Amino acid sequence: MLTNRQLLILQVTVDDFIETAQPVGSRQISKKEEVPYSPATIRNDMADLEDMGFLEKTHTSSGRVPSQKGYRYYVDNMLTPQLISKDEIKQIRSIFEDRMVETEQIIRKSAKILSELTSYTSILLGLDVRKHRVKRFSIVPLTDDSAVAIIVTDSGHVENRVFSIPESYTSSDIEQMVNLLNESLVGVHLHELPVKLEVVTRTLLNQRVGHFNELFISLNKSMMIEQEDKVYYGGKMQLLNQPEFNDLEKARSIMYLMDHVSQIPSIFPVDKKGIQIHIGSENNHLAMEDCSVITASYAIGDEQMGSIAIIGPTRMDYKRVVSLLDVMSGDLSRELSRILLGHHG
Amino acid sequence: MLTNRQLLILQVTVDDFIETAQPVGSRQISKKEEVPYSPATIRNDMADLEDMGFLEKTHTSSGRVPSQKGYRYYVDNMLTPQLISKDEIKQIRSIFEDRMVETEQIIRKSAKILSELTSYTSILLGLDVRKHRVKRFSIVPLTDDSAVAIIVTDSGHVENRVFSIPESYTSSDIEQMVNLLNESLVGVHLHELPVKLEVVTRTLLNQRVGHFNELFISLNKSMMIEQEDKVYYGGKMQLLNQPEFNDLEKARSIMYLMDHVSQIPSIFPVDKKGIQIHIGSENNHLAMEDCSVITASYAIGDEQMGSIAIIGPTRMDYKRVVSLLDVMSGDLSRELSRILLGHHG
DNA sequence: ATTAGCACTCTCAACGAACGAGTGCTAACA
DNA sequence: TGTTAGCACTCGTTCGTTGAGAGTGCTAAT
Repeated sequence: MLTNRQLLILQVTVDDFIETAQPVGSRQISKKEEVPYSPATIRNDMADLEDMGFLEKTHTSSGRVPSQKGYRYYVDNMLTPQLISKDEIKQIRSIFEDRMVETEQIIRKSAKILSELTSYTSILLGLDVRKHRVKRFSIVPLTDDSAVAIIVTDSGHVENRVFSIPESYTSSDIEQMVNLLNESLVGVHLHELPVKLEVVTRTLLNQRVGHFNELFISLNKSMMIEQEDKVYYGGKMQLLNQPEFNDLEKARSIMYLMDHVSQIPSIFPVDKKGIQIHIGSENNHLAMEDCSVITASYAIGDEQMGSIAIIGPTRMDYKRVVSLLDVMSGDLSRELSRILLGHHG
Repeated sequence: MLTNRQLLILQVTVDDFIETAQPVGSRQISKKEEVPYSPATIRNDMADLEDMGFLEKTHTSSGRVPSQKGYRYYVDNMLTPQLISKDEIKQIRSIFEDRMVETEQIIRKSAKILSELTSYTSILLGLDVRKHRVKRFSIVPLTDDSAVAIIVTDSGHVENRVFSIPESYTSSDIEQMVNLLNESLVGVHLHELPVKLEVVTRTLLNQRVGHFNELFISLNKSMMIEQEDKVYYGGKMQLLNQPEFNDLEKARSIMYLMDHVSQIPSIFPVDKKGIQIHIGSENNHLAMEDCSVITASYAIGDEQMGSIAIIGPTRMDYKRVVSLLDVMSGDLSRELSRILLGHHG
């Protein structure tokens, strides 16, 4: 379909625009070493590329800019992985240096470093808690009428809730309750916990252990509270540094989106494996017209556990970001597996 | 010092500028009902107010704008508390509706609502964890060589760390260890925990319980990790909606500040009681020249536990923000006390 | 097939005039 | 004596104009 020269010109155009954020003209391209053609020749090919929809002009007599289709083609056919420098790898590895740390903290730190290395905004979707299984229940009384319920999952995650203890329950009652819970609920997925809790409550009532009724109801209530997806952003305001968001309106609408769309999955696909690139309107969101999102997933053991993504202008440095995400998701998977499953690398 | 009329004019000027963000002229003031003077009279007084340093002109023939000194005077002498509507009170109370919830979640939600009600950015300094005391230790084994250490504090806060278990420790070893910990560390302030842990380790070694040596060291390490102050922002990008930050450079430097100054206390005083107002350069930070920060503290029982603050342009609606913070800090104190201490309101 | 040359188009920055908002001052007024 | 009306003046803002510069498309030459 495209001649070799056209391919070359498209690639150089995209690369140059990614670097400079300025429309690129034929003269500018012809000056590059790897392009041995005169401006006129290049003009012809650029005109063709424009006809085919890969390039656009911002106005009749300006240089050209890659269209969304252009980026797509570039990403699908011309993406050569970029070497990540030792120094950068080192930075990434530094996340895991403090070995004894909460997974949440690791994820937070990853988001930060990722945004610093790319100078774009990063989004990390935390471990999907609901996939974890209950490992141990425990309850710690705080005052006469309140206590903390703690659930440790097999992945080392700890959920806790304060709940109120109806009057007239003694500490031995609570001990009994903890035993009951551990007997019947260990191994249950966190997302089915509310239902199972309900069932357990019922069952116990039928067995005339009715004494615990109120206590269970109170606990039940506190566990009902829905677990939102935990989303960590890194370098939200990095977007402000991109020239395409000098237009305050655009900046605002994206910031607004990030702050209010708790339904991030609508923006980027969590479930798919590997690296995904969504360009401009492929994100299905008006405010994201000028943004691209690159997503990678990480896994613990064999199970997909979360996603990491970079959001930047469509003119983002795809090569670099893809390579970085690749390294990062690999490291995250490996380290989280090591920490949580005790695998040794 | 100031005549009544000058007072009136200063007040009206500040109020008007807070509302419109436009320099206010004499004509505009004279049109207000509460000001029965002609533009000429007002001009004279405004010139005087300018001489005294309460007002400034942006250029020779524009209306006037309050100076920092002007705001200070306004805040010190003219601040009449504003009524918070029932609807808004309701919104604030809604934070505490789900009674069985983590304190962290309450604080997060508070930050969000506060920024929505004020349309400025809110900063909540979370409970100062280090002031809490250990209520209960527990350890849950995860794999052969890792476990979660859990500390519940008297305030219902739960800290947890994954740490590695050196080979050859059995689960009964761990049980013993938990007992030892609970015997010796309950009641200790969280901030002295690392030191005390060290001491306990030493003591045990002297008593030739050396068997636990490695285990303690591993646990120790995991507890060493420093606890940063937890800072929650609400509506960071609200600042972008303020006309004074149409200048992207300003917006950027403030955003940068918020993202990188983990040492927030340098910006606003955590320890002081009551409501504090810091205007412009009083914040001692270049990027905050055009911002004011209003701080209130909340307490659990009798102990200062954290702060809530609003950061907005110097041209912020002081009346409203002060009133809102007043309500909010009161409610927070009351509810947190209720939840954590079991006080009944 | 490629390139040089040239007329054409469009943006952008600079300049200046017209306009309007607001002031300071003076003189009139109660 | 305190207040107000009137008026000249200042400055920022807006809007059209103009000239320079960058880049194109097309045609003719290589």
